[in-house]
Formats: sequence, C-alpha cells, structure tokens
Amino acid sequence: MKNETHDITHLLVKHDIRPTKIRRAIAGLLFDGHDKHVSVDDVIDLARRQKIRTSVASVYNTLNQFASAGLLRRVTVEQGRAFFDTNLSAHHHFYFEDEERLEDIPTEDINVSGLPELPQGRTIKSVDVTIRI
Amino acid sequence: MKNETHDITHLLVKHDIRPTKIRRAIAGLLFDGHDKHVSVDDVIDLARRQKIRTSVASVYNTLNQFASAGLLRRVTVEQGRAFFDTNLSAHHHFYFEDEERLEDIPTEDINVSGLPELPQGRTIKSVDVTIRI
DNA sequence: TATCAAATTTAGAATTATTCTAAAAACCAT
DNA sequence: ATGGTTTTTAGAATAATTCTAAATTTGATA
Repeated sequence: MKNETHDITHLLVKHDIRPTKIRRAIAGLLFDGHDKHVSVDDVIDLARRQKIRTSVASVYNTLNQFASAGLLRRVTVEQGRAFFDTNLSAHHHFYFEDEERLEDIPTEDINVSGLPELPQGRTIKSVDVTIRI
Repeated sequence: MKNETHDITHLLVKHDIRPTKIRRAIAGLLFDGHDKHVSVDDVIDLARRQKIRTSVASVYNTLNQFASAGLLRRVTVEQGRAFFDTNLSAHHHFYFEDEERLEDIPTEDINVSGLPELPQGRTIKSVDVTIRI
C-alpha cells in the first residue's frame, strides 16, 4: 500500500469517517498537499479524469461529510455554487468575480480588529473576510 | 402626491431607473428610513400584506435592478437564498446561523487592516466581513 | 387626448444547484 | 462465508432563480 494512501486512510479515521473506497478516492483528490478551492463540479471533473467511478450524490455526500468533520471549510461567496477550501488554517479570501475563483490571503497580512460585543449567549463560529476584486 | 412618494420617485430617477408603478411600490417597501435585510420571499410577503399586486419575476427583476443601480447591496451568506441590504454605508454583518438572519455591525466598531497587494490590474469591489454566530 | 413604439410586467416553463429516496452494493465483525 | 449495518447510487424531488414570449404599461408625440 502506497504511503499517501495510508495517510489518507488515517486522516479519515482520525476524523471519525469510515475510510470507504470513494471517500478515500475523493480525499485523495483533495488532500494532495496543495491548498485548493473546489466546487462540486470541480470534484466531479477531477474524479472523472482520474477514472474514479462515482455519482453526483456521492460527491455531495462526501464533501458535506468532510465539511462537517472539519476536513474541509465551506466558503460561501456566491448564492449559486458552494466552494470547499482544503486550507484549514485561519485565512481570508480574494474573490475574482469575473473568473468565479477564490484565492487565499495569508492571515499574517490581514487583521480584523475591534470586533464588537456579541449578543447574549452567542459565540463566534467564524470570521470571514472576502475581498471582491 | 405624498411627500414620501415623491421622494421615492426621485430616488429612482436619480439612479437612472424609470419610476414605474411596481418599482415605486417595491422601493416604497424597502426605503422607509429603516435599515433592513430582505430575501426575495420577504419582499413578496411584504408586498402581499400591502395589497401590492405583483409577480415573483418582477420582484426578482426589481431587486436585481436596484442592486445593479446601487440602491441595494446584495449580501451573500448562504449558498441558497440571496439577501439584499438597504443600508448602503460601509458596514459589516453578524449572521445568526440558526435564525438565518443578518444584523449590521457599525463600521466604527470593526476595522480591517493590512489589506495585501492586489493582483495586477485589479481594484477592490468590496470588502465583506461576516461574523457567523 | 389618442396613438403607438418601446419598455416593463407577468405567468409559467426552464434551468441550476442541491437534497431526498429507496434499492443495490460494499463493508466488516463474527 | 454470513448477515446486519452503512454506503453508494440513479433518478426523482425540491428550491431558488432566470428565461420566454405574450400582455400591459409607459410616455413621447401628433
């Protein structure tokens, strides 16, 4: 068994996700050491190119599971399509409107200060900064 | 003619939008001096309650026109529904995930610093900060 | 004020992204 | 190998939005 395959399996198990065949295959496409922002269609295309046989429903299921498990971050910049970000470290985004494409902004660069008081009983789930360009 | 009706007509004309009946009616619902975040369904409900006869397509057309003309700001926080914000001054948002509801954060409170260099030939279209709580 | 071409509005069809359903396949502890 | 549980899948269902083309409104002009 290849080393990266083993790593992928371990990554899934660590996140309480049963490492089934298609989950490992999709994880393999996403977690290759390079940060990426993918739409569902991107993943379907990637899978097709690698001759991974799967279904639209499974891609949705899998990406949603990965996002709930904290393996992916869902990024909402368009009302239509959903994007999933493999970069889990704190960072923000440029959104290239004409290309419908996201790019990371390293956190060190950007700083949000003066967060106001939260309403009673609330805690911050995320702070998302999107710069549309 | 009531004063506010005249104001609404003028507001539309100033933004190069022909002040037709339904545009004035929808503008009247939205620009009443109170900041609000509305979905398309909210507007349809508001219209129905005020006995304004219109269609779903017209509400979409009108809100899209208002947004392009700069009378409304489109806020994207959910992949499903679109929100339109009548508050045009620079500000950011709390998003109450469980209630699917937006609330303004006054700009004075929050500050984004250290914006990085933009890629060649790009200009900032908007800087959106969403705090999910 | 009546006329008319251009713009707008509308109902319903079409499109798109996503979720649901329930049957088939894969999984894994025994 | 067996069998109960979990996944996967194809296709149907749903939801938000856009498109289409016919009907209506608008406003400039006679």
